[in-house]
Amino acid sequence: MGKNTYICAIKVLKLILSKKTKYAMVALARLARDYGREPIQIRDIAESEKIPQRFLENILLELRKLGILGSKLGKEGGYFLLKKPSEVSLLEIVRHFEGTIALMYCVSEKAYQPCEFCKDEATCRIRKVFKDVRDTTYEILKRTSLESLIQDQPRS
Amino acid sequence: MGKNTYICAIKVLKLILSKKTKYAMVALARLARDYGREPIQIRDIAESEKIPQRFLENILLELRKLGILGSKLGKEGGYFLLKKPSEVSLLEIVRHFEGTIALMYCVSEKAYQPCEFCKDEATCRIRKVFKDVRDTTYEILKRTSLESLIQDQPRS
DNA sequence: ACAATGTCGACCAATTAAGTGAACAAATGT
DNA sequence: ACATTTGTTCACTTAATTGGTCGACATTGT
Repeated sequence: MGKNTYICAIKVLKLILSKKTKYAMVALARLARDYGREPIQIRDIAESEKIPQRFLENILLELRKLGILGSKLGKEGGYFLLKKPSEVSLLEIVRHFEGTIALMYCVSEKAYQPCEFCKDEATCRIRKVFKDVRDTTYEILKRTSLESLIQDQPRS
Repeated sequence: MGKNTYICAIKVLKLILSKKTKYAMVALARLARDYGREPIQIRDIAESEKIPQRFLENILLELRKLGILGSKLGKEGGYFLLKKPSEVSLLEIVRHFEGTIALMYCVSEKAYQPCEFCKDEATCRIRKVFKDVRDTTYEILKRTSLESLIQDQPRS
């Protein structure tokens, strides 16, 4: 068997969002659905959304440090949304967990680095294409809030 | 020093295109500029576009197997575009080297996999957002050909 | 024959993704 | 005071990918 032999294996693709980002979005949608109520425990979210609990702990912790979630220790403790669901956009979630939404550093706002190829970024055609892609992605994610994720969704 | 100590290190971000994809686009733009002429040698491209030569060999080989490039062995050999620059879109390049342009498997055409979370993909709100992102990315990359990359560009 | 060129397969180092585990800290009910 | 529940932190693991490099081989023109 060669080293590149795959048996029913799934190739992980680079552009695909990490599971961390997806878990974060799913967990936040759940917390948005219960916005204004009692804190929800990690175990609850892990079970109902099918997210590995220990992994989810890390993710919720990051979201708390980001200022999106609050937590309460002890019995009846748990996590809850600090901001209103309409005030949390997918843009900030994806950007935090992926670092940037751009496909090239030279069109990133958050992780900009000068291009290694082109002499002049202002006229570079490749850059212009991926700037367009970034800008439309930005607009779509910016206008999508947690609230718009939970409209007309069943309670669970 | 802890294991996670970074000194002036650059974090590699997942959504960023791989260097392979970028090198492929740059090399193809170069070959498009010289479309209809003699084959161009790997070394030439590597030097003028500043791409590691051994790495570029792999990339050009892949593009040949894809049917975009042709090659000629022996003295005066090299690579050349098989298709017209206007007939090669960035979409097929990115898709080949990244596997897909989608950010989630459930909205990918080339690498579709059912969603692990939602009960109904047709109504899933998260999916809808990333389907929008994919579709606009698709349109932009589809309409961008090698020809549009080299218009008004200096010869070297 | 020989030199220039592409072809192919194997190999490598560094990094990341996706978790797991264990010990600790804080709040609460009794 | 104490046990229990819950969150917090840091270190660790395993498998895979990225970004190359290397050496031998095949083909072509002169």
